[in-house]
Amino acid sequence: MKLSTHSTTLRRAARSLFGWTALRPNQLAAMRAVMKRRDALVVLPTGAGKSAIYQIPASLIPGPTVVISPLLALQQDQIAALNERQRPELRAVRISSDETPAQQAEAIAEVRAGRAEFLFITPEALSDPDRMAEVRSLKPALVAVDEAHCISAWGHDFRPDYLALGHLIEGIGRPPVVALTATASPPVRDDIVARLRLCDPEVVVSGLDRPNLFLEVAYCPTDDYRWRRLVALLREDNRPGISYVPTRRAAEELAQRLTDAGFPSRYYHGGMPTGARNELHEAFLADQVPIMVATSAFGMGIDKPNIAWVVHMALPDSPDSYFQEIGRAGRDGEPARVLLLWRAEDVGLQRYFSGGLPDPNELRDLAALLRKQARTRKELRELTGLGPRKLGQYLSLLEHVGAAEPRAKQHIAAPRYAPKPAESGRAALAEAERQQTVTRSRTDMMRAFAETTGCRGQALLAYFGEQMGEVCGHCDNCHAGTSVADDGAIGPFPVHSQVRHPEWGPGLVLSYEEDRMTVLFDEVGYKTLSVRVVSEQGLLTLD
DNA sequence: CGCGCGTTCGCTAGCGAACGCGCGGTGCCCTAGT
Repeated sequence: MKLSTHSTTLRRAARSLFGWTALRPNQLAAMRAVMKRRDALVVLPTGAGKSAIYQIPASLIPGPTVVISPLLALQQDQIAALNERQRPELRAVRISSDETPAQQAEAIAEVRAGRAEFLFITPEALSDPDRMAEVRSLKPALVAVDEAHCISAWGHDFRPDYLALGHLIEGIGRPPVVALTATASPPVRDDIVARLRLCDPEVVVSGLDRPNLFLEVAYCPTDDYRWRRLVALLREDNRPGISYVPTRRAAEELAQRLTDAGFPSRYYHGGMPTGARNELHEAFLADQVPIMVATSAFGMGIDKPNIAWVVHMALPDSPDSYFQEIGRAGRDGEPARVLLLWRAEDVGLQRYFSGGLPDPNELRDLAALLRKQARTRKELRELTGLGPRKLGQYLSLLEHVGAAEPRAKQHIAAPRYAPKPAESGRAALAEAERQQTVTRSRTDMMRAFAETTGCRGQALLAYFGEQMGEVCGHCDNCHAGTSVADDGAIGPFPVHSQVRHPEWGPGLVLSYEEDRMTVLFDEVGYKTLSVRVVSEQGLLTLD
């Protein structure tokens, strides 16, 4: 009875606040979980009304909602969209480095007085203890973590505060948490649940297939061939699109070359001033930039319905990134083209980006330092001579193996029963190796996707743990007739069964393709095995 | 890891091969000096 009450209330609020006459079943399921104060993990494509999943319940639940969101520009757009509705129960403010201390104090005051419902903040801003105490004093009733896949994608080295989010949320009183993202493979979902310390979350995952995207891959022996394929596509399709390149320089050069060839283009990458980036972003959304040549910096928050094509001028680092990037095409439902132009050489760059391994001696010395007394990051940088990036990576590794923990006032120290420094160093190095192996296995899967002669739609969805009964019918291999349906029954173990390998430990069967099977192992990531060898040698057992 | 550029080597003298080295993505935050 309580459930149906919530459903009615939610539908009524959706109508009154957003003018919607109906809610989709998975939207409603997630919202009801939020209303019941249950944690939730929501994986839905952008444009599927994902934000409403926390916004509508938030407007009904007494107490403010803290929204943790990774990019300031993205926050700006979300806040503007909420405030445009001119409804007090949807009013949003934020605290960030873009606001003066006075503005930040005003934002807090507005939430405290009940004049604002949503407080937007980044993990970095929340990790400041004074600010955390202030947010805690607002007694938030709900926390929404937007773009939650960033925890996995960025947490391990790039933005370490993402890893501490579970701890930060506890610091503001641990209200119920709803995590939202457009893409999350099974290990990424596990990572989000573990890092945010979600309790028995309601997991809502929608179908990932995008039938209006035509998936196409071309192996390019030379860079010149890549260029000719891109130009060929542009001649056929003059609607707007994005071309992804692996480096900043490539973005600038390709945009110039395209413009010279009569295809007016702009470039976008992380090395540009913020102002220029924002202007380009807006211009692209306003149909003033027909072709955007960009690094992976261009993407989050781009909700433009009429992107008609996405071309990758190199192999992305993982199917996770690839799916995120192609997912920006065809949001209006019109047919859109997705073309991957790759060379075997592209893998080298991704290996470089997957990073070098830490120095075991530096790890050991840092672990020893932490056992002596609590220090701030700044002190640790000065004492060890490590750069901020490297120090951040080392600290998160040591924390993972129980050799470091956050203390009061931004200090870090070893826990009381921490292992000996040499042992901590070894364990942290092993963890770094594991992370690198898993990261590289994702690149291997990206390459396997590029090289497959089977159905690409099926291959991509299998990676995300979704099984498609039939071939997708909207990829190059389906059109060429080389796709073979993966009915999940041809192999010795059913798809999604838990198996064990003597060396690699436990794993999850994801898919079969001809004589090969793909298994996701906890310790070594994605592996492709020969079904014949598995059967003959009894390599896998049901777990 | 692998590219691309610049320098040097080597040999019948101006040019090709070989070597070496730098470069390469994603964003918060705060603070000091104009």
